[in-house]
Amino acid sequence: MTYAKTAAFTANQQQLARVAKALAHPARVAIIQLLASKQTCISGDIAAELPLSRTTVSQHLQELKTLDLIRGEIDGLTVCYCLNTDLLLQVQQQFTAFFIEATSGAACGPADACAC
Amino acid sequence: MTYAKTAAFTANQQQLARVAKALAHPARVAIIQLLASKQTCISGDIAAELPLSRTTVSQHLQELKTLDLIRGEIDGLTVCYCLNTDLLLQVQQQFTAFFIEATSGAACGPADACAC
DNA sequence: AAAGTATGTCGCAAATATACGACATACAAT
DNA sequence: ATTGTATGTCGTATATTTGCGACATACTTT
Repeated sequence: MTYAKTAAFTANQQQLARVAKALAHPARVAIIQLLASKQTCISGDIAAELPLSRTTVSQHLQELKTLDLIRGEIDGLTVCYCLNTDLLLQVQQQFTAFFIEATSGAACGPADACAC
Repeated sequence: MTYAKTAAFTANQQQLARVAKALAHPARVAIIQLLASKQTCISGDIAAELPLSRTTVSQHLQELKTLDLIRGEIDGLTVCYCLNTDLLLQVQQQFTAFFIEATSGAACGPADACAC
C-alpha cells in the first residue's frame, strides 16, 4: 500500500482532515449552503440548482451523508435532505480550536532565528 | 474536460474548498500544528517528525506554500518555514462565517415538511 | 396492471492526489 | 577544489476523486 498512511497520525488530525476533505469541493460547500438557506429540506432540487449532473450530485450527497453531515429522509417519491446541525456545531468547534491553535502562536516573532 | 467544473461555483465556495483541500490530509494538518507549536521555524525537522518520507513532506510543504498558508525563508543550508498568520486569520473568519451560516439556520424545524 | 417519476447504484474514463526513490542544486565545511 | 549536507524537482506507480450515462429500484398515479 503506497497510500494512506493516515494511521500514523493523531485521531484529531485524521478527523479534521476527514471533514476538511468533505468541504474540499465547491459542490459540497454549495450543497451545505443550499440546505442551510432553504427552510424546507429539498431533495432532487439540489441537483437542479447545481451545474452538475444528477448522478454526480447524488454522489456528493452520499459523501456528505457518509460523514453524517447531512441526513436524508424518504418522503414518498422524493428524498428530503437536511443538515445535521449538531454534528456541524461539533465540527465548527474543532475547526475553531485548530485555527486558534494555529494563529495564536507567536509563529516566528521578530526575535526568532528566521525572519519570515 | 470531464473534471473540475469549479468555474461554475461562487468565488467564495471555490476559495473555501481550496483551503479545505489543503487541510484535507492529516500530514498537512500536522505540519501546521507543528509550525504553530514550535517557537522557532523548523525546516527539515518537519520531515523527521512525520511518518512520511522527506520527499513527500516536501510536496505537502509546497502545497501549503502555494496557497500562501506557510512561507519559507532560506537560511544558508536550511529552510525556515513559518505560518502566514494573517492569511490564517482570514481563513478562520471565512470558515467561521460558513459554519455560522450552516448551523444558525433552523434547518428543518418540527413544523417543516420532513422530519429529519 | 401499466406508465411515469424521483433516486440510487454500477461501470467506465479521465483527472488528481499520494508516496517515494533517484537525481539536481546550492550552500557549508574542510 | 572537493566533500558533505539540506532541499527541491522529476519520474513513476498506485490509489482516489470526479463526472456522467445506463440501468435498477421504489413509489405514485392513472
